[in-house]
Amino acid sequence: MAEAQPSATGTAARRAELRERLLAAGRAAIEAGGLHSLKARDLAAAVGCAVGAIYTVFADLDDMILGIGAGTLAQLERALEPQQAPQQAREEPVEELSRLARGYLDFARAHERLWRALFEHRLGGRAVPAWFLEDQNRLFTLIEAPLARLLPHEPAAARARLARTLFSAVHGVVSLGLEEKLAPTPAETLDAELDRLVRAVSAGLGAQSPGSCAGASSS
Amino acid sequence: MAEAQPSATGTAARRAELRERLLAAGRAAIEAGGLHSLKARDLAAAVGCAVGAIYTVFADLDDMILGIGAGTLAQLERALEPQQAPQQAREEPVEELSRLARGYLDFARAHERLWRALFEHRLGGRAVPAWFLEDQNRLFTLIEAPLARLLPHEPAAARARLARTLFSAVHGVVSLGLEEKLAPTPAETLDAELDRLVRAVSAGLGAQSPGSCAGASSS
DNA sequence: AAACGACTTGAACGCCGTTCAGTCCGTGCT
DNA sequence: AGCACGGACTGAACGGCGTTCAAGTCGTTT
Repeated sequence: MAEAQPSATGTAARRAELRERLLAAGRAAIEAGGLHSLKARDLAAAVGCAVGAIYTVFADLDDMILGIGAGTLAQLERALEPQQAPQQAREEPVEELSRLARGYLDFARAHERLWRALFEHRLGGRAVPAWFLEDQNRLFTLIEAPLARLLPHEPAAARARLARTLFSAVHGVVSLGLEEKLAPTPAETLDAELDRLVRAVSAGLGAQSPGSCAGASSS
Repeated sequence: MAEAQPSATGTAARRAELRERLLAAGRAAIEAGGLHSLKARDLAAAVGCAVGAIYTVFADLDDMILGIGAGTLAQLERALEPQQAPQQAREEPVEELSRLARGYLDFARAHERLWRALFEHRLGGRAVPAWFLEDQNRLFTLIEAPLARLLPHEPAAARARLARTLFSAVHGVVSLGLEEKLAPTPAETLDAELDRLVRAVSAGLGAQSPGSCAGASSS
């Protein structure tokens, strides 16, 4: 049982390091040319190993793409989380929702190909790993917090559904807005449209719930 | 000049018929197994021609996918258009927007793989054909009509942008709602969430524009 | 020193989209 | 009628892909 050795040159450690280097090379490949330019031979050449070595740390390339996606999700979460120091944001839930949407748009712009790979990737029949779903749910939780303040009388389950719906709507606007297949939207226009949508939904949701009449006037 | 002959067995007519049969076979392949199961050899076998014949009517498979997409867009347009007989829908723009969103969801459900192929397909650097963009714009026009009644004081250009944004939002909810990568939403829940979103946005937009206070109360 | 087993390798396999030299056949001229 | 021509069609072949696995390598144990 030599595995107790925490030495840096253990067999398991070498595999872990190879895994990380492959993930980095894969991220670089996707950033450079999109998901479809992820090639096993290129990866092997980039990290200086044999093609077969890839399959000692990943079941196949799909598995590797999932691993890259996990990293992207973590990065996205970090980009959306931190802004909790100034407590003024806590006052207006709408402002926080708007900030989250804007953060999502900025992230997608900054890492478009990596971000797109999260959704382009179709897994062929296999079930999604549980940890991947959990990573997604953490994102929805970020939305649920301001939503809870916006709709305090809403049941928690309904709010969870609503958080997903809201995310999906924002994702749609960002996804098609950055798409080149539709005539592409100018940057500031997209910013404004996304913000308008978020504020409209927020106002509309507030009006739906109790008798309140969308009290938060703009500016 | 034998081309003036409208005979059914002209050379050009044969090519046109081959094109149609290939498109039909391609649609069938996508419906059976998704975009990635569109194989040149399978197509050739299905229509009983040589693989090379495919490239006499399409530049490559991407070109063919674009052709299939055109058919899907036309089908989608037909599915969303017709409901103009009863004039009661003309009264409430919100109801028409809701109907359009629901129609989009139903279409996506009924032809999920064909519909997904519209967006999954990345064209490698080539520009989108103009007719494809026009087909898309016709869809947005369907949204602009009720929007014009909902926001009569909005400039036309802003309404056009808004129509795109609205479509994108609905598309996002449908796309991620039907996705299996997120824990899939039950059918009725998705129906309800989409409807809730559309009504919330409509109410919120109405509240943004003039001083009106989302007058259309539900039920 | 010898034998073993775990790890790594890269040539080979099957499948893919795409091409193009060769073949075939409808057509128009003599 | 015979003939030569040119475009339409064929399918074997090409380069490239993800994935596999017999063979080789090397550290460890006996």
